[in-house]
Amino acid sequence: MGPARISLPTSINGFSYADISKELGITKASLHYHFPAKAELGRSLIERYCNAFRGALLEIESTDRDPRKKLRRYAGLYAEVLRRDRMCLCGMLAADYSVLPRPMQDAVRAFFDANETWLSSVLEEGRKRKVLRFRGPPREEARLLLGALEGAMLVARSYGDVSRFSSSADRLLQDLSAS
Amino acid sequence: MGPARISLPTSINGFSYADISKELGITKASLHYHFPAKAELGRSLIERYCNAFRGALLEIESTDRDPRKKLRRYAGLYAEVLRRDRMCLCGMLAADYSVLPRPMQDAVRAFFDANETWLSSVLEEGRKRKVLRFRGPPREEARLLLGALEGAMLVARSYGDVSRFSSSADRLLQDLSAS
DNA sequence: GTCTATAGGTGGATAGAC
DNA sequence: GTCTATCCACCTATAGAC
Repeated sequence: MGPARISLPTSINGFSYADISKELGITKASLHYHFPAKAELGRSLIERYCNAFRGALLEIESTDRDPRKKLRRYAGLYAEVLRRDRMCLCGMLAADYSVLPRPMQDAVRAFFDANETWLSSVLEEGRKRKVLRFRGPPREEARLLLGALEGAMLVARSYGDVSRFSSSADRLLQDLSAS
Repeated sequence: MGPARISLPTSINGFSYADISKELGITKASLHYHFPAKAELGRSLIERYCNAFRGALLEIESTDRDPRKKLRRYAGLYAEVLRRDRMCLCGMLAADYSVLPRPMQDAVRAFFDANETWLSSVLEEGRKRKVLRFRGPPREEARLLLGALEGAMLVARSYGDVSRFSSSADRLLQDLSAS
């Protein structure tokens, strides 16, 4: 009898059973008990990350009213990650999207969707309150923001230069401010 | 005696001696004759890609005068890659920047630098001719454009949706048009 | 649930024949 | 220059003892 699952191409995007099990202080085999296959382990990692991010967005929602401030804090989340010399997990995984197992692909998109939805609602609110100005549907502007911030983060990290990110983020938000 | 080189962590970002040698119709060992270590193989790949891209930029320079048109064609290069369901090589590699060998890191940054420089000169020209409008130094706007397009590409490919990229690109260029 | 041990595969890299 | 053969490290995944 053949194996029930086919092994994935080695080391999908830098994290492995060895890495994680060592960090948890257990063995690879034990980790396999909880997450039989890489696809599920990866999906769980992404969902964990996504939930933490959602938490941060809720925090922003509950402490700030001004849509402009919300966007500034949203960009601040990215800058914070960069400052620790790290990169958005989903931005990284998106680079290898085509070779990810389906469950991980779905989780990455769910992260993007969540960001897009949150941004859309903030943009819509800002437009209603006449503090933000942009053309077309909020969803399109949200997609522009999400992509632009992820990309700015990606490039800025290659230069180890947070200000490179902040400069782009500031320009984007400035363009949104109703004068 | 130990080995002269230390092996890199397996499979840096999806391309391998096996992949490339198969495509070339030779063996891995033969490929190692031309590129002893992965760092040099990777650097060569990136430089090849970078040169092809520079060629495309020169082509744009030599056939179009209007800076707005140049930018539209620049964004068109990205869209073309996306249409083939592919992604910018350097955008992909930037995601794993921190674990790339130095020669590959340098080559990735050289690609970004080249793009930034080209965009800067187009933006500056557009401002002089009063067909483009933006705040601050051209270099900063160029960085915003580069990051935003790379990021839009990254996200759009996760959805297999070119229009998602084009929509963001159009918005960016629209904002630059002097009204 | 956690462990040891191992299978089976792929990765980069080298030795040596031709 | 290209080949076969091999090495060692690491990967995902499983079997089976405790």
